[in-house]
Amino acid sequence: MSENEKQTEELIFEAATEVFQEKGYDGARMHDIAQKAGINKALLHYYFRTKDALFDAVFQKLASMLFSKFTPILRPGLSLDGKLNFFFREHIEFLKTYPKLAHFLLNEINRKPERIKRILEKIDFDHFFLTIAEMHKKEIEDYNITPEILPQIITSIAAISIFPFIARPIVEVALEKSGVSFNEYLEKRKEFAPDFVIGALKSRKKTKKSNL
Amino acid sequence: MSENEKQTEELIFEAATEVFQEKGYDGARMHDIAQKAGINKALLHYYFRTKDALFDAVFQKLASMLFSKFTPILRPGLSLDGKLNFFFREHIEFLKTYPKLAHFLLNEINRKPERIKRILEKIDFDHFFLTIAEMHKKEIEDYNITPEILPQIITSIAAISIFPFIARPIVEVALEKSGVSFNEYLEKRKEFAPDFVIGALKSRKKTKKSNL
DNA sequence: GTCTATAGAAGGATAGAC
DNA sequence: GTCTATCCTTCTATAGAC
Repeated sequence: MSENEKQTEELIFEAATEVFQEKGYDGARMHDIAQKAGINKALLHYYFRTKDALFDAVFQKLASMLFSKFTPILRPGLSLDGKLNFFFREHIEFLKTYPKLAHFLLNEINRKPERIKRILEKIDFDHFFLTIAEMHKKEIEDYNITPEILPQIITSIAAISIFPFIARPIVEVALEKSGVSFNEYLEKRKEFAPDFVIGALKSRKKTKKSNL
Repeated sequence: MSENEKQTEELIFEAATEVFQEKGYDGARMHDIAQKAGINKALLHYYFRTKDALFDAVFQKLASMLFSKFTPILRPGLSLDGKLNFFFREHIEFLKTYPKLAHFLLNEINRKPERIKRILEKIDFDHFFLTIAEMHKKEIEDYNITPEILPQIITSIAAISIFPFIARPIVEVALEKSGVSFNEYLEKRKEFAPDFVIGALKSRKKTKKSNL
């Protein structure tokens, strides 16, 4: 396990990360990965026995990268408002750095849904939700956030953050008319998104009261 | 062009539609399509010269199916509130009928972004937006919906409707804990989503006023 | 129009030299 | 550890009989 070996393995892994994100498992070619890494195909198999094994390594790494981005939200001392602002800012910025990541992961998860379990096992959803709930008892009551409605809200938040990156080519066409660049759109979104969600939540308060 | 030929072509097209949606272009096999259609590979090439040609036909069809679902919203006589309720109900119901459609289209659009242009050409976005704007001048002013913010809102609406179908395996894992089925979640979403969006929009009104 | 057989190319994987 | 050469399977596509 020399310095050099470490370097080559790293090189292959990075090349594979790019190619798999770009083309997906089915579209990726071992040849392309080798070329991008500046070595030849045989070496790929020397370090990672098969295409599957190489892919698994990449997928595992990228998945934990994305999901780990959700945990810092648990930091105490932030209001719900503050948490949402923090989340959208960080999450959108993160996805800007890895623009193909979300699409790649969702795609591969759909191709092999079993895969998701291995990943999600690592993440303690229960603990995550309970901590959030504990921290924001007041808002949950005020905004009438029932256990039934909670998944609706959470998936909406994720959707608002992630969707632009998955539908980027369409969004870009839509933006063309108004002369706004995709990047400007994203920067704007960092503040639009939390305001949008908070507005939606606050309106539940009124709706609830008017029901009584 | 006998009855029979028409039938076979139709048969192939339907089989291809299923397989391409399931596996994507790269993952789809002509062999599988032939088998599903109950014929053999040679016939595929007799009707549709190449895999590419067959794929294009399927893609074109599916894309216009999805996008055409947006236009009935232009029907006059509905309030903005009514439009949003109508849209989410119809759109989610439509995606329930074709659960792999959105994922398939977004995936292939990302693989070949040029493709989107051929499709979007057919759709007169300008006319669409202008008609909406004309119909709801009052709300646009009341809610302070600037040209800059409009794409933010529209992409959020699309995101809330489409995302669950793209991220279905993840959503299902998240729902497991609460014992809610994906279908129940979707039914609930038909009313949650428009309320959520309308709440968010209405809150812009207040924010604006408090800024003055 | 439909089939069987097969060509021809591409891609994953291994053998073996250095 | 890295390379060249090559095997073997898979897949698209075509030829040709019926």
